[in-house]
Amino acid sequence: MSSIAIPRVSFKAQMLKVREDAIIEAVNRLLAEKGFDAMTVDEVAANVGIAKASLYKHFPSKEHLAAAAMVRVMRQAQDFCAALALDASPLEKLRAATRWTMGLKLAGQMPSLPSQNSTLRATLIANRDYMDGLIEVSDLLGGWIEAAQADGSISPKLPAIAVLYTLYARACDPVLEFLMMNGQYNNDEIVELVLSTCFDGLNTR
Amino acid sequence: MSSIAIPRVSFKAQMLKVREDAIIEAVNRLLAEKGFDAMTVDEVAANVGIAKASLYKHFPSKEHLAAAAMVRVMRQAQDFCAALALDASPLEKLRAATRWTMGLKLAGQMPSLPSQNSTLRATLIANRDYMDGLIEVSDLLGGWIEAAQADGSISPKLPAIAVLYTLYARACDPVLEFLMMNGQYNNDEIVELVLSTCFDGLNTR
DNA sequence: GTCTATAATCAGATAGAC
DNA sequence: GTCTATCTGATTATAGAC
Repeated sequence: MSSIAIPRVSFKAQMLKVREDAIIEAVNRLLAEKGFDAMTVDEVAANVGIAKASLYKHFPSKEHLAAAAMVRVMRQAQDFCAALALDASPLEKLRAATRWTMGLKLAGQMPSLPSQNSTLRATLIANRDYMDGLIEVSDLLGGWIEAAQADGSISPKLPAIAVLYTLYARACDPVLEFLMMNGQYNNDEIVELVLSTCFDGLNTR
Repeated sequence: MSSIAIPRVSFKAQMLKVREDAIIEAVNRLLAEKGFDAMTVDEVAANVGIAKASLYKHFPSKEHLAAAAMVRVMRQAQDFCAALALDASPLEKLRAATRWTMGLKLAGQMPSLPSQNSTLRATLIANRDYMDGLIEVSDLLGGWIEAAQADGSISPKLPAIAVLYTLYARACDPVLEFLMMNGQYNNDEIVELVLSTCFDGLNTR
């Protein structure tokens, strides 16, 4: 036996991870572009450059492909939230997280899944990584919401759960696409516009 | 020839209309329940109680079925807007229209179509009735928005088009379903809650 | 116009060789 | 694990009798 430290992950395992990352990235892009229903497994395979049968060696179903993409964005969300300045106010953190979410969507990197599809829902709920991430992010945002309501920046009259849902919904807000198609505003302007309508409302202040 | 006035529409034509109304109602319900992709033509036929081939005698494609449902809701929207009190303020009219839209969705009567589907888009755009209705409603709402910005109730800083899109987006707001699934609020409470976050914003006023 | 029966196609998933 | 080739089922759409 050599005294050189044995690598924790074998070369083979690294290759596997690289391949799977490529798959998930393609899935993520296609889900953002066309949505779950319009995305075909053939497309995914073609985009990755491997055979469809090979895809199924990595992921057992189309639903699991989508779930893997969701796990990825959830991890990105966790990382973003964790990196927020500790001294920022709760409201600023909420705004930053929402801004990040909308930026992801405008960049064509936010997967869009049909909320009604029951088998897809089941696959997501059965996915430990996804659910853990979702709960962690929800707890984090929930804490900020309560703090923001306590310090008076977010309206204390609103149920915290309604605020949370409202922020999550910015991830699939069609107003973003509409304004993008409209053409008069760039992505940053669109984000600030929707952020303003979300937090400040349509009424004059 | 009898002196009795000849009916404008024949019995046969009336039967046709009744049948087509039944079809459109079924389509509308299924589109609201499951969305365009998950709705199958077989289901529609089964719900109406006729053979699928008969369906295709009335509407040449699945896309045309969806378009017919959209024409129907657009007409309902026109009727609702036209029936609004003339002396109501522009803001009150906008709020009433938004409330109506969300009520329709919570009642399971708002068809949901994938905005990315290009052939569906093409069918909708080619549909004169739909486009005319859409333009009429948009002009009406657009006028109210400008009036509300002029009288200071809606923020004049926001582009009118962004306000219009924001109101339209309430027709497919996932927050409504989330809060409904959540179970602590009834439909009226949900509508008022989302109406409040939409017009007043999340921030404390 | 309505029906039964069927065509035509597409997409998710798998068999089996290497 | 990757490939080619194929299966299987679902779904849109139509043929043709009545």
